[in-house]
Amino acid sequence: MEFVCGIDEWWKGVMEIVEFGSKNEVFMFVWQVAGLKRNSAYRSGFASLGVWFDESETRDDHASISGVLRFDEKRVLKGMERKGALYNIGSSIASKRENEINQDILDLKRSQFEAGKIQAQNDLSPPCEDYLLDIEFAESITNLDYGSSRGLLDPILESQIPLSSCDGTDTCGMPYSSGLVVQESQSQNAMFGLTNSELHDLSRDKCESQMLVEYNAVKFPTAFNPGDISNVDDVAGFFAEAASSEKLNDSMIDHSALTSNGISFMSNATQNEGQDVNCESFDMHESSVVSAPVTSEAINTDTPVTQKRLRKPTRRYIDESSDLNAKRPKKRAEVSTSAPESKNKLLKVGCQKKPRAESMEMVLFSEESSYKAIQVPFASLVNEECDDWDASNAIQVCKPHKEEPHKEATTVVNYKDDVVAPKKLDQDGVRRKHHRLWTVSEVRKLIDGVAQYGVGRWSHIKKLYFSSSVHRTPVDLKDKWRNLLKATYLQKQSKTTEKGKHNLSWRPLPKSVLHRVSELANMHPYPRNRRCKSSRSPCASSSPEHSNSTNIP
DNA sequence: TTTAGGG
DNA sequence: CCCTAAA
Repeated sequence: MEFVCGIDEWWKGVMEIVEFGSKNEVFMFVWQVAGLKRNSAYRSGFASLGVWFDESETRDDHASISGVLRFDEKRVLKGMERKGALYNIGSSIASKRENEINQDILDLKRSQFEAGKIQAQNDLSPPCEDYLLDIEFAESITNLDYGSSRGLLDPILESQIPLSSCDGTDTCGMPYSSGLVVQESQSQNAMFGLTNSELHDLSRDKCESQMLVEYNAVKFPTAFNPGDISNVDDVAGFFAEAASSEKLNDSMIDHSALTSNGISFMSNATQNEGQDVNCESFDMHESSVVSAPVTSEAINTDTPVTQKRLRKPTRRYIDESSDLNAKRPKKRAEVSTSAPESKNKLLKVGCQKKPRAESMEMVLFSEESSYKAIQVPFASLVNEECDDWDASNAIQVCKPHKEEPHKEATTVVNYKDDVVAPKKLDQDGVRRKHHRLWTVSEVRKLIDGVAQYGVGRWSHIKKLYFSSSVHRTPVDLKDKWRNLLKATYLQKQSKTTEKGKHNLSWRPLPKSVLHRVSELANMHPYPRNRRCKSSRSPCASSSPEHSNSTNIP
């Protein structure tokens, strides 16, 4: 989270985050930031599903807030205009003329969004604070099968999309044909030969279904401040407010559907049957962009983009991200814990339900991992019902909700294999839980939990500190704690004994961590000697005599 | 259901 | 991580 906090220009943040992980996360994130930041207007920037709704602060007041609404109306056209320099931010992308204004037109054909919905979950995620605490959103995203989402959001780091037929005329291939067009032009929009404002008019007058938002060197006022989150805990209200305040019809927004913590987007392209439809091809990163090829062919053929998109996540990534699929510790066997296999045709990702607290997970691998350029399928959040869903054309992310085990049966997750680790099958053919290494941050959380609740209250710790980590069960916490104690013990031993040094087979943990464990071990003797369960950290004082390493197995 | 512990 | 007894 700190990640974003320190960023003044939100797109800059995007860049960096993208580089950090996946564009998808970024977008979602930006969206959040925007939403949270601005609780009364979309002014600063609004991005979702790769469609940006931005308004220049300089143009501000009247601007296209309507765009947002129209988006919900499933009509989107977006134009962006910004300083070229911005393209350079945070990446290896080279030259972008600093003072030139680039226009990016995002054109989403209406038809492609006909099925698009902006929906909110009724049962959503945790308060925003949770996002901050457990930034594991990516986990939820990776749950997607993004075979269908190719071109939906091209990871920013991906290489440039062929400009193909974009010759500055309206033959660019797709104004309204499919997907999105991000196009660069100087003072004019090459695609239409119109100025941006003209485009705007055009979009309004003639292409009512579309929206164009002008974008101009918007700066996100200040660093993202978590404190702002509290100001906007109701996204629905946020939307509604904007809608009404702008005197726009609320026709497109299903206010009732909007809930406090999330919005689901579903894009369902109807034109390219059975194809990966690029609802959006969004490339902010490449220096000059571009008209994103909109035809599915364009995307599918030999563009590095495609290849990348199809590539499976790395093993490690899978490890970290498979939570989403993981449900109940014991039942989750069927739903693979592996990352989505890029099965092209399998576009539907089941709607998995998860407890609220786990629904909006963000993972910013900030500590133990560096997942540069790892792509995450863009998540279009979709409601749990997954109804009216054209699996062949859309990607779908179901924002999980309440856990309903039986739903799992209907989950269409069809991950071909567990790339990650062939899981052993026991006699019953039940797969073992995938082994997940504990990250340092997880360990820290565990330690914090123990510090707060004391040893033995694993469920509480789980709820408080691992609410977003589906794969960590209270039992896991317990086991881990046990192992930590062991580790500290062994560490001490290795300090004193030479022999111990040879036993350093465990993963290195920061000394600080081990030290804390050690302290807590003293404060909270391992359950064996534990007494009072009900009070907080009861044993610290009640049975200090146990406080020594002897508790360690 | 949750914990503690053994494997 | 799994399994299970015990609470």
